[in-house]
Amino acid sequence: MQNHPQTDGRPTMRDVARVAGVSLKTVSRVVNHEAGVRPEVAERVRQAIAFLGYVPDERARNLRQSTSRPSSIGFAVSDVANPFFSSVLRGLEAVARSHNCLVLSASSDNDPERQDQLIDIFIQRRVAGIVVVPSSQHIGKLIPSVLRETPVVFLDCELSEQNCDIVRTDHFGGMTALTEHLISQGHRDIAYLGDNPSLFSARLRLSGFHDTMSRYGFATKEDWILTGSSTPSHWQTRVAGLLGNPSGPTAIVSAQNFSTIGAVMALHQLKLQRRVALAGFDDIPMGDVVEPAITVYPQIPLDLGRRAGEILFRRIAGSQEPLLQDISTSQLILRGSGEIKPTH
Amino acid sequence: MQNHPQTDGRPTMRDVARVAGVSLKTVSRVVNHEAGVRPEVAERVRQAIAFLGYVPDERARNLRQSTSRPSSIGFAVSDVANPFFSSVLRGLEAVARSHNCLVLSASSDNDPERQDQLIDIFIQRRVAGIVVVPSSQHIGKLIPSVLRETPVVFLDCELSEQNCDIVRTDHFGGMTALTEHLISQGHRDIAYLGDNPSLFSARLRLSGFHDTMSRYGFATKEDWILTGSSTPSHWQTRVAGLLGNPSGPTAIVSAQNFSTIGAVMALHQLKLQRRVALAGFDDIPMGDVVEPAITVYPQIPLDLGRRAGEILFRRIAGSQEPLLQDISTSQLILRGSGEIKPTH
DNA sequence: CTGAAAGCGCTTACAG
DNA sequence: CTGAAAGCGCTTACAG
Repeated sequence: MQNHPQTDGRPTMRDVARVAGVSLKTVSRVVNHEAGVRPEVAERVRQAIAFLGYVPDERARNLRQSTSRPSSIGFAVSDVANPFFSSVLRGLEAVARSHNCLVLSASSDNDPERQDQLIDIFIQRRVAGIVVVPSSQHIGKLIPSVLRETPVVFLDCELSEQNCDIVRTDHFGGMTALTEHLISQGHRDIAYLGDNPSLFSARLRLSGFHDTMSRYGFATKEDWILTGSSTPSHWQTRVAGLLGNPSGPTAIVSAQNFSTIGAVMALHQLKLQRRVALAGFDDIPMGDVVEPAITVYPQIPLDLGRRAGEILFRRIAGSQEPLLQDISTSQLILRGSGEIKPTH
Repeated sequence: MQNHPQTDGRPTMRDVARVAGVSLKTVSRVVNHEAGVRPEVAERVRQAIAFLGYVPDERARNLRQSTSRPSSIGFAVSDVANPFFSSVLRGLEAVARSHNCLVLSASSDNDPERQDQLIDIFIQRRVAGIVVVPSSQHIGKLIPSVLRETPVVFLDCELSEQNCDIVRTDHFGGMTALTEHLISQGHRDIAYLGDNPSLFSARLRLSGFHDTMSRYGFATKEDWILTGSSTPSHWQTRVAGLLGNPSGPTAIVSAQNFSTIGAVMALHQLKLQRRVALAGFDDIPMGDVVEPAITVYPQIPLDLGRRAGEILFRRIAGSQEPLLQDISTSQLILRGSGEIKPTH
């Protein structure tokens, strides 16, 4: 094929110029809608483009005009298949799109080495910016000497001494709202189910609980603070044990997904689902379908992704605003399980 | 900063060459681990690289060696936040990673125009290949004159006259398995809930049902074939209506998610969850937690993504094997709801 | 309104 | 073992 000298068969701007009988620069003008091309000439160029099926090569374009507009951003996360993170990605995508950017998404499986590798790969590709949900506080390559001018936004991690913007859920405030809600329904004997406090988010949620209880002058029993189980059925067993005691709690506040599901299972198992109140941090699948439906403080991952994207693109555009710690809040969804009144 | 002449502050290979006192080509050799550099020289280059914090520019690299290895693939889908599709993405990512590729993911919201735009953008970036879940059979830009040598794999769509590889779930076989299972439990009065038959997958599932029933010589009543509702609660109403009749079906086969959830709700509402059998196509959230747990034929989106990635990279590598229609099958998960025996 | 030259940061193909 | 030249497909900065 004489018209397509390239190995991959695609015509170049040079081919278009030849067919249209103009210079490279004129083709470039037409492609970029620059003014100052005689209409007839422009038309001739457009015809040549259509005839050859020419599509400009963004890579080449970007190489020369690297200072100008961004084209890709990177998103490094433990697992995009996790619905929470895929919603974050969707929010990011939406913002990227409004800047004519695409998102390179990559999962690290919480492997710090893979995370470092991903950051390197992103830098090699000269992404305009990076959003990262760091694996267990691992900083690794996320340092100024590697990043240089490439902006990074951290998602849902602890504010460290790093100089970076952070977007996260309001763990403390959300748990405060949940606890206050149960208290407002008359409860004071409240059990707490949560993640292992090695996670900063788990610590923030737990302190939201402690703080609220003590602010109201209620005691928190150590036996009623359960942490660290990892499957719904394990949670079910522990919660059933807790509720088996007649002087058990009148309400349960659950700080995460799996413990909420386990609590639902335990309550149904003991037929206590209409006697013991339950309120959970983070919505659960079918949370509005079970009986009674579950009162929750939802996280809004789409919003987290959008916020992260917005600050990222402001940095890309050169914003020198002070480092941001952007906290996404939401509203309790009252569905029934959290509005059960205490029975003893 | 004299060492960093670029606007974005990153040193180039030229800078490294200058600092190390060697030629461009020698730096290139060290960076690419090519043989034939004296160890001391190589060491000097490495020091310069470390000193300057040099990171090679993949874009430039790719421009010259465009014929060689791929660097990105594109994934166009209606919504990456949909857990089904985010799992597909994860499977794709895994395959891409083994080829040192990254995935550009983009959502189209089922907007045919946006899908066309995405294909254009992918082509402009010269992705090595594209995986697309087409919006309602929209072909648009997915045509040879635009695609040229860029391979495309379609996900979960009808085999059209297009020359393309397709990977999809075994809709017909899955529904056949579900129906046969209910029949094997003694049912013959089986109701069917499904998507609108405008979707090819809905048609395939429905014909799996019809085909199986007639193969066993059982009638399918038109009144028991419900299609087209879009929310669980709408399904709940319709299923409750169906079951209100004493001569109703003894079993329900549900062809999709929302109808399965609606059926669960209706069965619980009427306290029939242990009397009427239920089996569903596609797993549902909490499907193993409700009572009784739901028997399903699961789809395995991670597997779909992996298969799509595998054929895509074979095409990228130049495979001329015949067009593939790759059908991902799975096994029934018997959890209880589908093993209820008929009561009349 | 149009174009020739130089350059983006690398690699390829060659020469020494 | 090492390097000078040309080129990837575009844009930038000028000149006419």
